[in-house]
Amino acid sequence: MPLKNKGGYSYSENPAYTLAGETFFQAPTLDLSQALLGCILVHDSPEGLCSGIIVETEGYLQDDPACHAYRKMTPRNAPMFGPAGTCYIYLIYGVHHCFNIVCREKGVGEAVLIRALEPLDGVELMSLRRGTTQLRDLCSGPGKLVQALGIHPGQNGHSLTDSALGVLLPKTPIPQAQIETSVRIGISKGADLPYRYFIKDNRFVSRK
DNA sequence: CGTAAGATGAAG
DNA sequence: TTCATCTTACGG
Repeated sequence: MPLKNKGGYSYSENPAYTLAGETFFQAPTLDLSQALLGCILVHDSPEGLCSGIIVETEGYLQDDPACHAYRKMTPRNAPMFGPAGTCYIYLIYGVHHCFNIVCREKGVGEAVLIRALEPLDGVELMSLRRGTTQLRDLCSGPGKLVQALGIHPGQNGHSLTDSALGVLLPKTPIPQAQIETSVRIGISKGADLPYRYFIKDNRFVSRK
């Protein structure tokens, strides 16, 4: 599946990026949460291709009370126990969907929540889906970016290495000094754990 | 079965 | 600050 940017050329042919494979996603969850910052999330949907730079993430570990896979496997969290690079998409508050990337080896229920993107390709389509032209409001929240990219709950359990969704790795990762850490947003359990990561001074991170 | 809480977003 | 909206998980 050729992921193409707005210039019409394939991302895999762009010397600045490589498509992430399963090995990349097998990293320890908190390492991957940081490594994903500066990478590009792409969705080649039927309506058009949209993408954005990942600027904010949160890690969810197996022994972490805020994690959906804390302790045992259920029908909902089952995709979290799949192979690295699996998509875990779930409904939150009955209204929005959140997008996660499953990491580590099969059988371990850990994932990275993608919380915000800096819009790149398909801004016009994303504006249409979001009902706003404010660049800042397109992908600055986990529910917003799912809506903007047109990510569908039917893609729950799909693999990022083999579907319309993919992650592009920059040849030169962002410097560690640009990564900021904080507690996670909107949770009550495990509220003191510093598993949220975002790019310093980036205006596209979610608010609060 | 009944029900409370939830990894949010938008409007007031 | 409030509320929309609904599924999952868990207790009886």
